Parts: sequence; C-alpha cells; structure tokens
Amino acid sequence: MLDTAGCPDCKRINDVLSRVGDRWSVLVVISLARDGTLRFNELKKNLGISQRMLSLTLKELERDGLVHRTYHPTIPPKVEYTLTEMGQSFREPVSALGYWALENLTKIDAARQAYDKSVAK
Amino acid sequence: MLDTAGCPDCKRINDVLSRVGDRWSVLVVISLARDGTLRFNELKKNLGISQRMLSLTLKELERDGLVHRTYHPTIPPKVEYTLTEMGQSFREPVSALGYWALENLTKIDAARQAYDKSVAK
DNA sequence: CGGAATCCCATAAGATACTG
DNA sequence: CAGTATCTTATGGGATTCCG
Repeated sequence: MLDTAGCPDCKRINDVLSRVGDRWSVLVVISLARDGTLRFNELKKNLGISQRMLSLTLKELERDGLVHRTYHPTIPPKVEYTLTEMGQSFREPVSALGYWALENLTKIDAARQAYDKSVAK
Repeated sequence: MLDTAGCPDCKRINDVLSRVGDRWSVLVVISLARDGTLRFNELKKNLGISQRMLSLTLKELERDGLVHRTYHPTIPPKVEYTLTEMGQSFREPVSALGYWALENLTKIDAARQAYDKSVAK
C-alpha cells in the first residue's frame, strides 16, 4: 500500500478518502442531505450518474453505514434512500468542502487562464 | 448555494472536485500545510508518490493557483513548493474531513463488518 | 536535482442489454 | 422501477530511461 511514514496525518486522511472520498459518494451525500429522501432514479437524474456507478456507490455507502436503504416490494418496486445518523454527521465536513468548491471555482478558473497565458509563449 | 432546487450546483462541485479532489492533490496540500516549504524530492519521499505523479500533481496544483513554485537555478537545481493563500484556505475543509474521519473510522469498520455478516451465509 | 518522455498495466467508469 | 451482467473504452499510475 501507500507509504505515508513521513506524514502521519496523511495516513488518516488517506484512509477516509479511499472510503468515502470519491466524488460520486460526496455528491450522493450532498443530495440526500438536502432532499432527505430520494429514490434511485431521482438520484440518477439529479446527479447525471450512470446507473451502474450509482448502484455501486449506494451499495458502498450503505455498507459503510452512511446511507439507509428502504425497499418497498410493490409493483413496480420502490426503493428510497436516506442518510443514517452517521451520514448526517458526514454532511458537515462534506458541506464545508462543497462550499469551498463553490467559492473558489471562479478563482481556480482565473488562475488557470493566467497560468496558461504565461506559459503560452 | 447547496439548498437550491434540483442539484444545479452538483455539476460545479463535481467540476472542482475533479480538479483538486484527487488523493495526491489532497496529500500534497496537507504536507505543504504542515511543513510550509518542501522540495520536490522531500515531497516524493514523504508521500511515497511516484516521480511522475508528483510532477503531474504539482503542475496541476500550480496551474490551479493552490501551490507556488520557486525555481533556484543553482547547480544542482533546487525547487521549492509552498501553498498559496487559496491553497491554505483549502486546508480547512480538508482538515474538517480529517477530523470526521478520525471520529468515525471505527464506526465505519463496524458497519462494514455488520453488513458483510448480514449478507454472507 | 528536478523533471520530461515512454511504455505498460490495472482499475474506473460509461454504454448497453437483460431481469424480477 | 431498480437493479445486475457484460463488454469496452478511458484514465490512473508505476517503472524505466534520458536530459539540462
């Protein structure tokens, strides 16, 4: 695995990032945090995620205890997803990341343009 | 913000996360936040990252305006990396994520074991 | 020392088709 | 509707080599 001997904090950060740090997990948690309860296809539609990746992501989040899955054996079937208590608590740090992303997107774009311009010639 | 109807911001959040959300970028920022200034091979040694990935990651971070690069044209050459102001601000949401991780990793492990146990037979 | 350039492989992830 | 199975392509990332 990864050698993080020189950065003990990196070990911990790396642990959590490898579990719930991928962008689909983050976006699913954000969506559920805001809407409370969502069905499979509602998430799919909202996030623009492929069916396969949503299925895999939700299964992982459920396994990690962040998301609760409720299956209604009706016809047609209906499956609802909500955040667990731990999932709710995850909302805070994730929201912090989300807000930072929104606040700095334009600055990043500006930095990129400046960089590309200075490198161009 | 994040509480608007639909999930229009998910696209933009996704944009930013796909830029600075990868594991190597996060680990580089954490290292620089802790040590202040680091040379190329110091980062390489600390993170256990390959030369290629470190080079690519640093170039991207510099382009995004998160990392500042100082080249000393000595023999042998010496290159130092530090965080920009925006890079420093990125550390806050990442640290929040780290703290959450520290508090919840054992719970996640427990949830996983319970899940795997309930699924197996 | 600090990269850049190749090569190569493992995995991620989209598209598609099928099912209860 | 909510998945699963399969195929295929795209990407990540290590190892190696070479250069100013």
